Amino acid sequence: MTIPRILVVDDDSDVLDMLKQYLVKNAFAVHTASTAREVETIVAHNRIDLILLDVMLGDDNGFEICQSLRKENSVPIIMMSALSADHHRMKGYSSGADDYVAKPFNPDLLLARVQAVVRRTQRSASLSYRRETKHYRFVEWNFDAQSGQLFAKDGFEVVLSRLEVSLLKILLANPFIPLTREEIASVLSGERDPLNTSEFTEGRAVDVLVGRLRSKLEENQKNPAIIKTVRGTGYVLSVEVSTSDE
Amino acid sequence: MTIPRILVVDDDSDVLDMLKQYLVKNAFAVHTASTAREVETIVAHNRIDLILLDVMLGDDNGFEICQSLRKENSVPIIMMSALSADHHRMKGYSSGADDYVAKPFNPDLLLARVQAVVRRTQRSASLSYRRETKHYRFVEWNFDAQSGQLFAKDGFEVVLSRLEVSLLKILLANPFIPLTREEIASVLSGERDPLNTSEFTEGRAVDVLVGRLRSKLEENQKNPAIIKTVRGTGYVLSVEVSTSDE
DNA sequence: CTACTTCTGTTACGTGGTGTTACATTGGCA
DNA sequence: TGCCAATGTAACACCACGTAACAGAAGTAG
Repeated sequence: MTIPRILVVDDDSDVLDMLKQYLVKNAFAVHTASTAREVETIVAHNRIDLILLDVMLGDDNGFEICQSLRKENSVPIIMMSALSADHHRMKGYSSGADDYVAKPFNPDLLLARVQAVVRRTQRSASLSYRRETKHYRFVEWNFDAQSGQLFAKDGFEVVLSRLEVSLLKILLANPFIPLTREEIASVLSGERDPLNTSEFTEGRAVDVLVGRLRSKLEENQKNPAIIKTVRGTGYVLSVEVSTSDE
Repeated sequence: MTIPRILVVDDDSDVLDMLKQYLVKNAFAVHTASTAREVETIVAHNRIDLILLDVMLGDDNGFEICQSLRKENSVPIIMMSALSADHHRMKGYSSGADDYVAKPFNPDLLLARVQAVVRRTQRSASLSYRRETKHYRFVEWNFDAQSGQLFAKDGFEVVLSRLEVSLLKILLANPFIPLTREEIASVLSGERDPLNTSEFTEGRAVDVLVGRLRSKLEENQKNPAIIKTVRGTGYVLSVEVSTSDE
């Protein structure tokens, strides 16, 4: 399950801190920035799900930032501004914002709007809240996530290693959603050692792991390519999955 | 790009008419409804891109309509209401609305929000991975967009690369409509990396890609020139296409 | 403790997809 | 016809990815 990543852009550090704390408390991952340049670098190097953008940014003009982001990027943007007149709102929308919130705002209302936008963009992902389900059924397989065993219908069976189980669970929890190597790596390294989420994202461990899992899945069946590669990004599970609690 | 279809739900016929005229004037296709039942039937039988939903619907409760639509459907919903207090807004968002507009509203502002939502959903729709495998039938080919395989009637078969698949899908989605290199490039670069829609419209990548796709299409068949060049503009697919889901 | 097995990260190499470049070809227009 | 811009395309280079092989780490039995 992926935590929504939000970039908050404001040059009032009080508002910035308040928003950050508030959002983090509500289970978002938050980056902050206060200049146009920072925004660009962060957006270029991170996967951001939503940008909260203050229009009044010192020298930089929020509308222009919004427009230039729109040219290159499809990240949803919610504009925040002290300017609440209709023509300001319209300028916000026309420069590419997905929503426009006037300051001062009710934080709970802002949260509701944030969630509406995130929900919209991740609607297909909204099914992926992690359940404590132990059994998955996909294609020809029956997967017991606890023992790490895979049973094929014809009685053939495969045993997966711990990391292979984790990987398969991540994929099964997010069918049809491309996962980056970083996402996979962070979850895996988190499972390995909850406190040390260090990088093992450098090397090609994920690739190798995916390869191993693939070969096990395809060992018996002539399974179609269940795990697909998304070039430049990562991997997707492209199978309908049904989970069953017992 | 297709014309956005909007369903306006209100039981005040004056507002309904006004909105309808106003939206149609701005290049939307508009359905109207004033009861929950009408909404259901229209949504069930039409492709609707956005619903404008008044909360106060005689007997029917707009919030409930919104929630039940949400269960079955992912159509974006903008709520309209005379209730402008924050807790009403939040109720709207939490029942699944994508936006909430208080009456009386500035029609131009509403239009801006409508466009923002449509823009957002079209964006994510074009980026989201489709669950259904689409099969296209055109000329002698049968095209499985998911596996990237093309099957000719005589059993001959070709495998397309990912970008070739994307290109073909774009063309198939817009038969007889000349597409500029920029249009093609923007879609392709979006599919490449949903978050990094950088320009790769500079060079002649599109030309080369079209060439490669052409050669694959013509490899077996003496297919007529399916992809035609529009000099000074771009390319057109000049074939009637039928799509079939399964 | 040691010996053995299994797991997992790294390295290195092969392969294929994709953008660029350079040159050939075509089409339009004077 | 001759010129020029637009397009077709072969060849090249690069980079992402698959994967075999190796080695260290972690576990297990004795």
